[in-house]
Amino acid sequence: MYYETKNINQAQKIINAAFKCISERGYANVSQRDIADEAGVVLSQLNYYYKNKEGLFAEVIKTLARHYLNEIEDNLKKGKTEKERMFILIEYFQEMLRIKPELFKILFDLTSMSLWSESLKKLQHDLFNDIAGLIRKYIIFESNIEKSKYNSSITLSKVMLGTLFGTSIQAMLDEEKEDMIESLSVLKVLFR
Amino acid sequence: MYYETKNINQAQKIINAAFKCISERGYANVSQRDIADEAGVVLSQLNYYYKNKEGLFAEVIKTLARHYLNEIEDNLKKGKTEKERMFILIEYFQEMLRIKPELFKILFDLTSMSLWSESLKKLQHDLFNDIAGLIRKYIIFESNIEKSKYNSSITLSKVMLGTLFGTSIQAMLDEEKEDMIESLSVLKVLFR
DNA sequence: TATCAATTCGGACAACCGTCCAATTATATT
DNA sequence: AATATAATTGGACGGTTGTCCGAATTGATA
Repeated sequence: MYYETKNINQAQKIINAAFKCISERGYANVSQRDIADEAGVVLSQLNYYYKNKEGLFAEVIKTLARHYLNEIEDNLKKGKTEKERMFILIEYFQEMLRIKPELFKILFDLTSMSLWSESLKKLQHDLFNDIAGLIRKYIIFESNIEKSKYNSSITLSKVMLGTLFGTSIQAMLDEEKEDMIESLSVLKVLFR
Repeated sequence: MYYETKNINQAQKIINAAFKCISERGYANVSQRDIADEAGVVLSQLNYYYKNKEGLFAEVIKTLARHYLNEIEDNLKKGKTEKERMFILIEYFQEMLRIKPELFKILFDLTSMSLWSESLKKLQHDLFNDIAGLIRKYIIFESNIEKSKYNSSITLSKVMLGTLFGTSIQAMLDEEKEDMIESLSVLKVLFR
């Protein structure tokens, strides 16, 4: 129905505005008033749709997770072999770091924000788990890495995600991040 | 002189209190009043010694960097071979995650805080660079990893740090973090 | 002891924050 | 057309924030 899509749009406008504000200035430096202004909406609308600030931020995390999990999986599906899919994932991170660095900013920011709230922590934990799950599903590790009790495919998936994430952070801290981005290519030989 | 050491103590008390507050609740949830109370000091003392909030946080980062760079290097010096030193570093991270998880909380927190301030970003970037420098100095990568333009020893050092960092974050998000901590042992075979 | 700078103190200030609510308006249902 | 529900508005509220400043205290110097 019309009024429903209109409401969804209104609610979505708020999420989008929140996303923009947070990725530009960080969750700690953004007020609900900032988000309302950015969305072209009155302040009380935020509490109407999302109850309170934490509820709003939780929804931002959920939206972000949904969007990029789909995007990553869509990309992975294009690869024919495990090796090909690993390359796709690495290059996806590299491309994102180049053309959408604000995505990583908000990802890091929301992650550290989540450390201080049990409910948000669970959301963020699920996000990491789901991405690691994709890695495990589409990029199976065999070959050169010896098996032991420490490196099941699920463990390796998480460590690979950790490498991508931790290296990306360093890239974001770097004024000249291009070198750091390129160095992500090392993963291609590390996890093989 | 006496009054000087007293002042240093006063200033140091503030830093320590800031460290404690931030590692317990996150920089975004801590006010200067909280820190002053924790330090047993009057509010205006913070601005007297550190000018403003950012100045105080900058000093926290510097202190943290100094302390743990020394601690890490002291540990690395104990190892006799490159392989031994790599094990030491990995086990240092594992031990810290177990007995001092608040250290990682504040490390992640200050890192994401630094994304939104140019001056803090530089401090944090230096910290990462220095740790990577230690890795490069004490743990030289040769052996199984093929050389190319992408994996100089400095690049590998940063990626290894990224792996430690990114995997540690996932451990902090996990309610049962022990498995994640153990999986850091994979690094022993990954970077070899 | 008198002087002076460094430190400590208490409080003020204006600005901002998240939350809440009564009212108005829009939309759908009967 | 009348009614009920949902959405939107504007503003108020108590509380907290970072910053600043004048006065009091301390300790060293001469």
